[in-house]
Amino acid sequence: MTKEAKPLRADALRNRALVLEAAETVLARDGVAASMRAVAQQAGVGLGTIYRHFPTQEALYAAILDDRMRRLAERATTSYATSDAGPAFVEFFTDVVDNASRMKAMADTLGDAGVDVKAGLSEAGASIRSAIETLFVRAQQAGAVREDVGMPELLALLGAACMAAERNQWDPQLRDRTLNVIFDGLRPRP
Amino acid sequence: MTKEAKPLRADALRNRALVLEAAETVLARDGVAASMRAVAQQAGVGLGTIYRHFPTQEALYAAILDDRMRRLAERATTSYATSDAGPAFVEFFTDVVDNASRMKAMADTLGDAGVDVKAGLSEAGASIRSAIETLFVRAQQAGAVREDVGMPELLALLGAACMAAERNQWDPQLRDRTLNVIFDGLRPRP
Amino acid sequence: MTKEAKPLRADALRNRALVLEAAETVLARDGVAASMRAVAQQAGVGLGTIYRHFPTQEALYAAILDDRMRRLAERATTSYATSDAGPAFVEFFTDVVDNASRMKAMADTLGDAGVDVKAGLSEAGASIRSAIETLFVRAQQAGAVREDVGMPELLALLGAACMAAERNQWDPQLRDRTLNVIFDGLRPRP
Amino acid sequence: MTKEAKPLRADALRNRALVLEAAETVLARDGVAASMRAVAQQAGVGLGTIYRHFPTQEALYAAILDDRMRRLAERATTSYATSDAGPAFVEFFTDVVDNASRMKAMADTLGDAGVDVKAGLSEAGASIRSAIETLFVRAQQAGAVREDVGMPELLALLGAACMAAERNQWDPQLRDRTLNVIFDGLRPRP
DNA sequence: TATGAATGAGTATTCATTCAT
DNA sequence: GATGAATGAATACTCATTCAT
Repeated sequence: MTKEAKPLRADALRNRALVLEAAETVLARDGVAASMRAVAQQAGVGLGTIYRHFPTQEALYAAILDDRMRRLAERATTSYATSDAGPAFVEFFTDVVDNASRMKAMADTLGDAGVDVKAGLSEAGASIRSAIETLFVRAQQAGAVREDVGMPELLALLGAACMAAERNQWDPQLRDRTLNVIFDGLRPRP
Repeated sequence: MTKEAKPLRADALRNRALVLEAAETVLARDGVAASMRAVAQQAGVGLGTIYRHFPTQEALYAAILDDRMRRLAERATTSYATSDAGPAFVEFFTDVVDNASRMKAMADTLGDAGVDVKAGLSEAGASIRSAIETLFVRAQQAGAVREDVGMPELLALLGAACMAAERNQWDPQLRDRTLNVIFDGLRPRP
Repeated sequence: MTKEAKPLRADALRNRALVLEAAETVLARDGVAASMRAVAQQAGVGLGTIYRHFPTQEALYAAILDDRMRRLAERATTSYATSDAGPAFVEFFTDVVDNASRMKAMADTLGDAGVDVKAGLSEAGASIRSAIETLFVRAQQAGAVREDVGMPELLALLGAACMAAERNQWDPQLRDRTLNVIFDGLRPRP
Repeated sequence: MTKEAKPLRADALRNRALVLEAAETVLARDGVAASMRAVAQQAGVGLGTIYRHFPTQEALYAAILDDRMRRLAERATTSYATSDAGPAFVEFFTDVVDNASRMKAMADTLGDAGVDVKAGLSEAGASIRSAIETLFVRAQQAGAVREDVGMPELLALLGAACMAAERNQWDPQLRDRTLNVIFDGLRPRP
């Protein structure tokens, strides 16, 4: 349980992290034009080192997605602590969108790269999906969200807001006004 | 009126249209991986023919965008005829998003290529913007849309939905369920 | 004798000349990058018209060479009138070099284009060659030029001087000082 | 001294040399029609290998020019050792022209490409110019060359001979017969 | 007859991936 | 393990030439 199949050496583990971080940076900077060589330079490692950790470019991109999902899931889980389910859900949703511009070009660039986003989701995505779902269902049970809205729509709305916020650089006011429309749409009809 | 700048031969005009259509198809199929050769094959013309009509790949993509904008603006204008302002607005909004889902990766590619998408849009874009505003205001006046929602939020929502639909390839059912939440959010509260 | 095999119509003849002139201009301007399309535009005729008169690009280039040869031959023949053979030869040689910069990029560009210069010479080149030879031999017979120098060297020297004069823009003083070395080298040793 | 900027692996260095040599061969064979692919095949390396060493075709050609200049300068300097100044000068002049005849179309291509050939030459070119001047002045002091001929004419003659030799592919015999005329012209008159 | 639209082979260049050092 | 040199398939684009209008 505590022992992994591959107890990577400390430096190897560090290199893996270096590459992942570099890849995010390069992806954000260069978009679809990002190249493995650029990632290697940004990470300060050799090209071969990347391939030691990620067999293909697609695997590297999938790992980035996985990494992001993991962080998102953590954030969601943390929100469980909040007592009131409705505000917890709204807060998490807003939080994610607000931070979207830091998660530069995520699904955006990854989608372009031909990565099967849905496949990527199935791994770490399962956990984040369930974390979000927990928040969502709790909000529904608390009567803060309509019962006839499902996870697919929710994720679609969340993704849409994130992409647009990042790409079009929504200012806080526009973000709030826009999300309010969505939250209103999610609220139960009297 | 009778004197055009370039009266363009009938077959040339036909080929231009063929190429545009083929490019849309290939772009939808291959995303950023779309190649000029693939477009030529899809169109059933030689590579050179594409370059006769569009000097660069970027120019071809910009032409598609322009074409689509033009058609969208036409559709918006046509919607004016619909007697009921509310449904006209909903129908048009849906139409635009539906359209976007087939524009996979195009705006991205253009963005990466350094093309100022907004600049490209400014021509046809100005007309489509005003067409949207007309539909929107009419819907508000008809009591189908809340008065406290402005064009900025509307465009943010439309943009977000378009991006997500395009990137994540929303199927018609997901699109409808998602847009329904937004439309509900836009509806006046009792 | 007076009746040619192809009594070209007046306009066709004019087009042929237009194309030739345009080709010289374009060749001088664009060097190896010269294209048939550019020639057509410069001439103000359609692409097809060029191909009506010259079956291939090489044929066009050969025609230019031919044209220039013809003009050179005329110039040489005119020099026959000069009474003194030695000065006539020197004058012609200098004259040709002096005017080389007007015959922009001749063998230079043509050579690049893959035209077989020697083949081109065999047609109209024969006449110019004989005209130059006449001047040369007369100068040798008059004792103004060494007997042990042949036409090949002479043409090599003439060509070299022309190319260098044109490319490096020899000023009159440099031209004279340089040609004087050559003329000295051609003079009989005492 | 012991610390180089790029210690370049042994095989990489070998490939660089292979490519340079192959490029010279192909350039001599195909002139402007030379292609990067042909160079790769001639060198027996992959296309990418050429681009690893020379970022563009132009850079490759410039490297050849530089390489040749360097070797020429060396040869000139080596000629100093020759006891007899006159023959040393003649030998070097011939050597340069001989070399030029194998440079078919290169300077041209460079010129067309917008490269300032003189600028490219300025590095290695400065040294070769001074090497030539040394040989020339020594020959004059030894009484093998006229005192009233200056460097400008000398360079003009050398340049002219190089261009013509390169363009018209002088064979060794023609080269010798032509240069003999020039050498005679440079010899002091009794 | 003149035109220029169409063609496609050919060119330089990039970049994911492999493998010798 | 790490490195970066080598590879070559793939891409955008050009241009001589043909042929329908």
